[in-house]
Amino acid sequence: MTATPLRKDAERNRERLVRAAQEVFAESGLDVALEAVAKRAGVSIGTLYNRFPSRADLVHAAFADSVETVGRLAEHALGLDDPWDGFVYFVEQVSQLQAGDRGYNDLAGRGVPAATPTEDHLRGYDLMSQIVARARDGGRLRPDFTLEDMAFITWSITKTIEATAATSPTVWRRHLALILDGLQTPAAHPLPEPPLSREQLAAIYRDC
Amino acid sequence: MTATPLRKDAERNRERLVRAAQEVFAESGLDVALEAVAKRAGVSIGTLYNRFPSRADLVHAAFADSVETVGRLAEHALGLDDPWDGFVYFVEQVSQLQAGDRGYNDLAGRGVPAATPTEDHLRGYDLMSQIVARARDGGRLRPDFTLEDMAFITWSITKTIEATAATSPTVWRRHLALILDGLQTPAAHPLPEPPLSREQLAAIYRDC
DNA sequence: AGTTAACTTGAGGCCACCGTCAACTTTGTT
DNA sequence: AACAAAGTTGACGGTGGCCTCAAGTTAACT
Repeated sequence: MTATPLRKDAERNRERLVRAAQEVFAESGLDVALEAVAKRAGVSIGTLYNRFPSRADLVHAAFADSVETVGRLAEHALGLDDPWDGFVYFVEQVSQLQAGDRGYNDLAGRGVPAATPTEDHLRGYDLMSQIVARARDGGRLRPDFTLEDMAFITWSITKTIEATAATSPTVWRRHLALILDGLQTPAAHPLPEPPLSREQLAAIYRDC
Repeated sequence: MTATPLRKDAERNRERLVRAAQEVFAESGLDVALEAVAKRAGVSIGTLYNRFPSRADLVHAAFADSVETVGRLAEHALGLDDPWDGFVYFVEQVSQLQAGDRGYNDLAGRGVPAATPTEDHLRGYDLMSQIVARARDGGRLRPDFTLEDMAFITWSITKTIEATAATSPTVWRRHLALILDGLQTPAAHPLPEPPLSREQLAAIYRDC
């Protein structure tokens, strides 16, 4: 399973590339020219392609940390006493992550270009399920809200951050507050459409 | 003010181009290659640039109808007895417009590339002001909701439509229902951030 | 110190879109 | 019918990003 270990210089270049990618993606989003990443890493474009044959591979490596961070946030959320507070905490923290990293914001809005879901992703999925279920059972999150509906929140915040980051880097908090007010049981009116199925959502994130 | 009238053949080509642009933008969004529009119009790329020196000019011409439609929707909304119903009607109808036209959806999310606001736009702005103010005064729309907050709704729906159009072309209605539940007075909790100012919002839409 | 396999390099071919312009065609006017 | 002005055409040069690969360099093992 594990491939041959990299030569020392190759390993060093790999690390440089990942760090450069993190910086450049954070500043300019997921669609930057890969030349920019290579340049920042002080390495030729050929080396980049050597190490990361596709853009998705690089994205994947660059955001491993973020994925792990989200996992920790989710665990912390589940550790909070109040289920609703946990839910709000999680959504707020992830949004803040998006607000601070244009690349991660893109990622949240589109999914990884061609990802085979990793173990970490599946764990994240599972934890989110729990956060939603617990908040719903606690009674404050409306009973008709599903895990798949979380995508609506993500997309909303993604787009608002995209639009307002330059002008007003904190208004997304106002938007989020408006959203959260619609998710509480006392606010709920019957919904006109069924939620996305798990498969539909997977398909959406699969097709970039 | 009015420029020299176009020659007969030029006028005919202009119309073909506008219709072609409407179709192509609707199918493929605002970023299609302009060659595609010229081809659909049965006209050379040179002619397109002749008539519409910048992409923004073409977009502008292609969506004049839609802008007018929105105006009529707004007036109809104001004609409804219940202020809240009027507000909901307007938001739903505009969303439906977005759902049916990828180009208009893009436009709603970004604004016209480099638009000098036209008379129609200003009128639309004014009517929307009234719709919001009336719904707020009617008591059902939360009192802290401003005209500028409408952008949050637009951005949310824009992104959801973008993501789900291929998979589930009507789920946006579910998302919208969740949003609307957060906008009603009984649901309101204090908001953590002030709204965007009119100038900030203008700046956002100006910079494409 | 020598050998080889691993790694790096960057120029160069490819592609897709942009926007221009000199040569040609059409309109409509006298 | 002849002419000037208006309009059309599409090949062309420019830009920018993608990805490759033959030639050169370096690590690591004997």
